[in-house]
Amino acid sequence: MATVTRRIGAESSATRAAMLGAAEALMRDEGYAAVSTRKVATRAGLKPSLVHYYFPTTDDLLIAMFRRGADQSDAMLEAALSAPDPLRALWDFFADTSRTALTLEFMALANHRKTLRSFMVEHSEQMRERQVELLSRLPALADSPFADCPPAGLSLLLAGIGRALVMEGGMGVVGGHAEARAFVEQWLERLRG
Amino acid sequence: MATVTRRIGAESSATRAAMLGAAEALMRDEGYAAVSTRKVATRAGLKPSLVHYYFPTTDDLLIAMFRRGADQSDAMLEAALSAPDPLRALWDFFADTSRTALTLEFMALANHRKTLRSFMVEHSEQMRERQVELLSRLPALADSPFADCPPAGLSLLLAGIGRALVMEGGMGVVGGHAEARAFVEQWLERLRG
Amino acid sequence: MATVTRRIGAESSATRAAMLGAAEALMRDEGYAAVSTRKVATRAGLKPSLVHYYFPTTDDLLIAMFRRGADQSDAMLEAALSAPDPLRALWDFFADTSRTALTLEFMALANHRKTLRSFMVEHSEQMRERQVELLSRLPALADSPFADCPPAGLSLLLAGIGRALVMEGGMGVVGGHAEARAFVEQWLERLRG
Amino acid sequence: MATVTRRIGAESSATRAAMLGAAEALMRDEGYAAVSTRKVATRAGLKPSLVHYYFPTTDDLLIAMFRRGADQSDAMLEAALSAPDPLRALWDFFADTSRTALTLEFMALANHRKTLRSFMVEHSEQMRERQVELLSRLPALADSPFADCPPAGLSLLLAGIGRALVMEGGMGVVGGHAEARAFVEQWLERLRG
DNA sequence: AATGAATGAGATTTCATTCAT
DNA sequence: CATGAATGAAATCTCATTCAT
Repeated sequence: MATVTRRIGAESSATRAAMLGAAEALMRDEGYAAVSTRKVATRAGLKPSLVHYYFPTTDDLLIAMFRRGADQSDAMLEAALSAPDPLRALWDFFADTSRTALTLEFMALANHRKTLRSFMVEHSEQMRERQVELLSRLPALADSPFADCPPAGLSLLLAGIGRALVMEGGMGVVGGHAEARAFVEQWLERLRG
Repeated sequence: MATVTRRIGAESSATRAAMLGAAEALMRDEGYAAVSTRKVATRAGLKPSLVHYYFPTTDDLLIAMFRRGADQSDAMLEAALSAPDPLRALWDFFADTSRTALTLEFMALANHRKTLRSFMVEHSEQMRERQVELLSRLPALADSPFADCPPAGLSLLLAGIGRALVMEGGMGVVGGHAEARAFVEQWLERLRG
Repeated sequence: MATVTRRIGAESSATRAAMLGAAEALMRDEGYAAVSTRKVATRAGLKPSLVHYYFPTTDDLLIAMFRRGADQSDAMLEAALSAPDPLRALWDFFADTSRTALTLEFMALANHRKTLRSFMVEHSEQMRERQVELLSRLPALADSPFADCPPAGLSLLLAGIGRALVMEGGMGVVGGHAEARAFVEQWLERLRG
Repeated sequence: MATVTRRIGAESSATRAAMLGAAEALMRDEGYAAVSTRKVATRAGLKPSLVHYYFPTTDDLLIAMFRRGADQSDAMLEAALSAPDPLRALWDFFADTSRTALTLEFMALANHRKTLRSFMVEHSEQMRERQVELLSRLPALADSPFADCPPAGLSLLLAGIGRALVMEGGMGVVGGHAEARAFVEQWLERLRG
């Protein structure tokens, strides 16, 4: 720890954290296209030049943002793995509004930011594998209609349904939401180990 | 309906169609932030001023783009309603790759384009209602594990799963895809009828 | 003439001419690196945006500058061809301070502006050919010590000596200038046809 | 001479040499405008701050670069003075490609770097004087058509012709080059002492 | 119905320089 | 010796929009 080489904008820097926080808030509130040097600086109460000092290119900033979010997701997933009711914890993870809105923005961004896309794909695959571990440990699934679906497929189903609820909900679409949510809750209850 | 205001640049104009086509290609290839007066004009081989002539503001252009896509989706959905196997037709609609990249961009856009968002919400709700009609007509569902889930909820589930397959697939994520797809296919087969 | 398609920033535009004039003055006074949107606009009393309207990229501006200068050079060379004493006219052309300072800047620029370089090479070759025509018509050369040197070589010698006088003179170097100039003048006198 | 002020970053420093080398490579490859603190540091694998430590201002760096190049030129010229065929050695010096790209950049730079310009003028005058010494020792010149031209003038002629060959050659201009070169070679041969 | 001209704003990036340690 | 942090300025380019014709 003492001999770590200090790089520009060390992870520990409070300034750096402020920028990432501001960038995240901007992306959440106004969409990915709003993450610009100027706006990030203004929101963080800093000078635009300083943002470029820490993140020379916009790609650098976006990748750092993604990494920070990915770390948070990883931590939540790890917590779910050792939770008393892992399936519910996983579902809560998928249905979490705060992270999923950002995920959507990053997915839209991935279309035209190659470096970012490769990070995202790699992380998605890793998360899916971790979810497979979680789902494989649930004996109750064997007696359910989902017995036919391997854990990896189940992970995708839950992710898709959760994302749909969050994305549509964020926009203001309500039709079918209560019903879908109740249906999932019902199965979570039945499958509780 | 009879009092429709005549707008500049009639819907039938070939020039107008060329612009919308160019804008759609741009959004698909480079993301929503690339849909600008200049780029649309360049891509369509027209002058930037002409784009403003047809679409005074960027919002006007985006709304027209959304409307055109929505009309296509509506047509596909209507076709599904009278298809021999409506459930499969609905699923094919959800799993269709051609529209999904654009849908994602529009969802990201909706974050900071209020007028666009209201159009999108309204259209989503209308589509869900039409899907409810479709799903309500399927007696086979009563014997399935989805009997507990009202049609509106089922519509959301299928939409979410389909979107997840297309969105992740478009990025290059593959884990769990074959499994999830097989699981859905299996149920489509069982519920045919 | 009447049916010429008007392009952005038609050659006839006074605004365009003002920009090119300002850019030329800047390059002469402060070097090629001083030719920037802002400085050109300020010097011409116009807005920076307008410069980009006429010359979308800096390369476009530099190429237009070069073309204008090349046209002037061409005209001067044509005049020399029909001058009473063509050799002296050619030498005056080479020793002309106003053009040669710019030529130097463009040569330095050519190092890292590929498109510009190809224009310059092509133009240089054309000018040399025209000078060969001029020099081939001088019978007096046959009796001189330069009889051994073909016209193309002579063109290069004169160009190099003229450029050296102008370049060094512009910087403030004086050693050998009077002597070299006198030597050339002496031969011009002797070779006068 | 005995009271030379000790400056930061001794001339002998390897770090300093690395910076000057990087700066020279940059100027050669991308033009004088590319010689910036950052780029020099990056190219030398050092931190930008360190460049400022050694060369407080950009002028300091450019002057050091010029001095280093001037020292090399001086050494070449001294070698020519004691060469078996001094005239040919002088010509080889003028026609040497390695230094000329940089010379051109420095000449363009001199336009707006006053301190640099005075260094360059002083050095040019010194070099010309040294060349005069060399040329004064050649008795063969007396029988040539260049007898009328004092050594200082001859120095300028040769310098200009050599520079023209190198500069144009570097750009890709070829017309007249073989002819001019052959003509000079012929005279070098005739005047060989 | 169409277009050229003009403009203010802002995005991205690079820069030289200063300062504290 | 050496470096990280910070900053104001400027360069390049793109944009939406307005206006006059």
